[in-house]
Amino acid sequence: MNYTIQNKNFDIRRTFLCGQCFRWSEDENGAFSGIAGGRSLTVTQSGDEVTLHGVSEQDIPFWENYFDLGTDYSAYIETLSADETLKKACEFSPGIRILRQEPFETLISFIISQNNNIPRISGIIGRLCESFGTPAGGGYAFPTAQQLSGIVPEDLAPLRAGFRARYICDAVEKVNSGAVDFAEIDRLPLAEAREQLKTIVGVGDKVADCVLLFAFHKLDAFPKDVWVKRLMAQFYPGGLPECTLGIEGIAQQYLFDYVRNGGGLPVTND
DNA sequence: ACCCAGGGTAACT
DNA sequence: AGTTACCATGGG
Repeated sequence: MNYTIQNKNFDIRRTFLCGQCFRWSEDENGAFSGIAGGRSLTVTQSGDEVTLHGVSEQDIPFWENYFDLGTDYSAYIETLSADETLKKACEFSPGIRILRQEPFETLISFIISQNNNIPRISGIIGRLCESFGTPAGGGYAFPTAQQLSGIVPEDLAPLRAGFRARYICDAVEKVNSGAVDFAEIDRLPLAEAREQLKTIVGVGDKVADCVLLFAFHKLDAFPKDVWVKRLMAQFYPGGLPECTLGIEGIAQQYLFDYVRNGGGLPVTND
């Protein structure tokens, strides 16, 4: 069946292309196809109406959770608009949503993302899925930690992940052994959850915060990549404004898309 | 050939 | 605590 959602704060293009996920691709008509949670899906949008194509009745709750449809983003925008720069960022992309992605997929994806560019990140992840994932809807699901158990860096050579291969292996090992426990991370406050993720070789503050925001939906996580560091220096040299307190991650995503894709940051030659 | 890419680590000061 | 070379790979 097709399932249509009406929501003025749901822009599939901005949500999929704002750098939080790597497995959704756009065709020439603007339809997005991807696989999450082992489920294949095509999504289209016309105005405020988003349609999920070919979903089964029992999978609808999964997608409603994935797209965070239980959250009112207009309330976030109203709060953040107390700051002028954030107001502009929210006006640029009022339809961005923070997806609720799977922890293991998000962890591995952002390990791969370090010192890397988005097209190549997507390529490495795609080859990882084709090599180790379960077939799903014409593509391949992201492999589980169990499916990857026992791998060594040489097994990942076809991915061309470079120095990140051994980081992936360490993450797989720690997830499978329980040294990194997603259920516990979900319960822990930000700082403690971050420290547990950072026990994985190749996971630092930035990768950990991406996982905590994009998988565990910890909205006080504030991943600082090169773009965010740049915009912080430009707009907030004294720190984030008070209106972001507790929802720093939401603010981060509006700002990131604004400076990356909306030209919100003046051109510099530093 | 040189630069950069949603960084992290180890080895310095 | 703050700085720096290095890490593999691919695309501009």
